[in-house]
Amino acid sequence: MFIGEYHHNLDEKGRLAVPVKFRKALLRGAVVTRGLDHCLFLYTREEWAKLATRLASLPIAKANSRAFARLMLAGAMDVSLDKQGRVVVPDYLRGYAGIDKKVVIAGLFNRLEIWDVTSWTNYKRNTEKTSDAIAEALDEISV
Amino acid sequence: MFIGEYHHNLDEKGRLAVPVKFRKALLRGAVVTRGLDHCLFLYTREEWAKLATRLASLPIAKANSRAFARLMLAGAMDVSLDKQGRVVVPDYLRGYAGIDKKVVIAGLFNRLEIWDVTSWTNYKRNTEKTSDAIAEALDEISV
DNA sequence: AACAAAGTGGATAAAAGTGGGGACAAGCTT
DNA sequence: AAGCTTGTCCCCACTTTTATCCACTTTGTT
Repeated sequence: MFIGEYHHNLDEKGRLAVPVKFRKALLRGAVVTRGLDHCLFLYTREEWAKLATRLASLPIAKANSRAFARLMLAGAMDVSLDKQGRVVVPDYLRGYAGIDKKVVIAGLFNRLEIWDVTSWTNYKRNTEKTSDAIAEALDEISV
Repeated sequence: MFIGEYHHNLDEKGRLAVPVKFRKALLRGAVVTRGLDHCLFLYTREEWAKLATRLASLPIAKANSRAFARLMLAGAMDVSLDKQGRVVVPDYLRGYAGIDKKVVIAGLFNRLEIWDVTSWTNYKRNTEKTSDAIAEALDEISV
């Protein structure tokens, strides 16, 4: 289970050190892809396989389905850890997420999220202000 | 499974280098054809056979079905990899997709898509704006 | 202070993509 | 039928990108 928030840096080659706690789970391979809210999602290979199958079964005739499949499937890239526990984040994904150097890696149960640190800060500022309202709207989540 | 986004160039002979990761799956032959949203679809021979059968069974009485079948069936062309792992994209398909030199090759599970880089950029700009709305609409996917 | 652990940076070797030359075959033209 | 043109395929050479390895810095801990 992935939880927590980590601040790391990409080097000039686009390499990103994965927090040690998460490495073991990703040894067998991982997939990065475009996520929602302009961050990146990183899944274990197993989790990704499940998701990809569902994406692939969307009706090809619907424009919205094609767009979403292109966002996530065509956005996805196999990555693996090097001996230092890093992954290479492809160019086009760095562009999508507005990532330059400073990033935040956040654990979200079955996936990691990779954010540009500025986007992350802004997003948090906006949601913390409205968190009570958000909670009200999510009344189906009975905690 | 085809995934990822690759930026490649056609040379003057219309040859396009297929990303290495995809070559093995295409060794036994491939089919390129007209796709939706003015890109090209590229299938393995096996996938194409399945698709062609489904296309052929569309109700001939419906104008939409006829148009769709003509788009994909009549547009299709057998291709194979040369020793450098390239395919030749036929002239009429380059015209259809507005392809000149710079193209994007996108993996979409059971097919590759070949886009002119400008069309791809425009398409993404349009869909990313609405991606959140799309995702909400597709909540049955439960990512 | 020494040590270990985690993260960061750079050099080198291998692989992938690109471009062009030339051989061969098929099809026209004269 | 000979010669020309066209297109296809293969080969070789070059450039750029990627992967791998090694070494350093920082942080926190004993």
